[in-house]
Amino acid sequence: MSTDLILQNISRYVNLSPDEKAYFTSLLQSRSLKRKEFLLEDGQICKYSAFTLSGCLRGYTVDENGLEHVLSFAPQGWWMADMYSLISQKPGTLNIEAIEKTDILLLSKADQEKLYEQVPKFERFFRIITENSLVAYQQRLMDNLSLTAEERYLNFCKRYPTLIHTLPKKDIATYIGVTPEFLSRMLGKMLRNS
Amino acid sequence: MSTDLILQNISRYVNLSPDEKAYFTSLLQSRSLKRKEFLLEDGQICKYSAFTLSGCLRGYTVDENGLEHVLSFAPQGWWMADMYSLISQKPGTLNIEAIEKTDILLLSKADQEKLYEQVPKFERFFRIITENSLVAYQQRLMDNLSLTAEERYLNFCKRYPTLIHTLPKKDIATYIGVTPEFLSRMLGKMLRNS
DNA sequence: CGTCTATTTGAATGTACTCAAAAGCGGTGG
DNA sequence: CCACCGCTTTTGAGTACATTCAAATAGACG
Repeated sequence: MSTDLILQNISRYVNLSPDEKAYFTSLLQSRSLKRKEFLLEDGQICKYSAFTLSGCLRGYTVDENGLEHVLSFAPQGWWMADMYSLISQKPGTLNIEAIEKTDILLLSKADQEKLYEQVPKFERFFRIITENSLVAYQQRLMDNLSLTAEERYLNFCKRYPTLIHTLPKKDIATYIGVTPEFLSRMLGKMLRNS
Repeated sequence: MSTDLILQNISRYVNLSPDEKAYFTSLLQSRSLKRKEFLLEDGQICKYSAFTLSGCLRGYTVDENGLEHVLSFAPQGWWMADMYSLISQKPGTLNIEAIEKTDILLLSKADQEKLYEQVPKFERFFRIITENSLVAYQQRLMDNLSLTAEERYLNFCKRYPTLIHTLPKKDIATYIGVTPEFLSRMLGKMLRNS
């Protein structure tokens, strides 16, 4: 199991001893998802935090009209979970699906809590990445309220330059909050005007 | 200084010893804001987490067209900060203003970090409320993408029943993501159809 | 190569916005 | 305590941005 990437990810915020690294990695399970395979579906209880080693996950909800809305992507080096369900241990509404063949590491909720008790540095690490995530969602919410669809698209390109070419456009559309049809028209117009 | 409310707030998630309580409260400053007085303005660096004892704070941004967008309210028992600025210690974009006469307690960033070192329970506490806050913003983002303005308004009423009668309608409007004019029309129509 | 999914294009529609002005309400000062 | 002033709310008319539904085209995976 390749744990270099996840240990490097954690070392951005806390320094672990060799023992702590060994203990942490002993808690991880690795898993491979095929293209279009689900890690979690609407109605299930989320029992794991996932970390992407390669490939890309997509977390989305389906509204009452059957429309999908992408909450988040998790490319290499990102974490993913249905936070609502993970915290409350109640059935969630998120679907987590692999966009392409994706390798992940899983940390169970139970182990995550054990980790908090036994190595408080992990509580710090998850506090910090949760804070960063909160700031990102706050910014995204304000952007959705104040920017045009075109500005939100350009924002997305700046923030995730590598993802633009990988992701289906329909997923970018429902991430930035427009329909795939509208994004298609918009990109056509942007090309013509440049 | 009345610290009962904040200690009670913290005790929802962690149990503090009398010494820990005393140490924590020794770090707090109290402050009173008059109606329309600012705690923080666009461009400033956020140096405190605020906890509302009475009254209500409003955190909002102003977009390039001069329109306000409410990010959050902090009525009694809620925390407020410009998380982006507080974490990065860079100038933020949030304005925090008292809607009415408001009493708050302030915890400086420096003291908050000291607290994490000296009483790890506080790191747990802030991890947990940050997680809860993250879930709420994720839900709000999905609601903005999938619900109608009317559904978002009814959601708001359900979630903050006490605030409905206190808050100016224009602030509710820019919280749920519509203009004050549109909310006014919408409420008129809802009354007529009931 | 065939099938399934994603993307594009068209036409009609709707939701919410903009700008302008009037009416209502509440806080503040006299 | 009342009256005024400023801010909030309402109302009107015109508009724009984005959606819906339908169908054709293109593209990718097995």
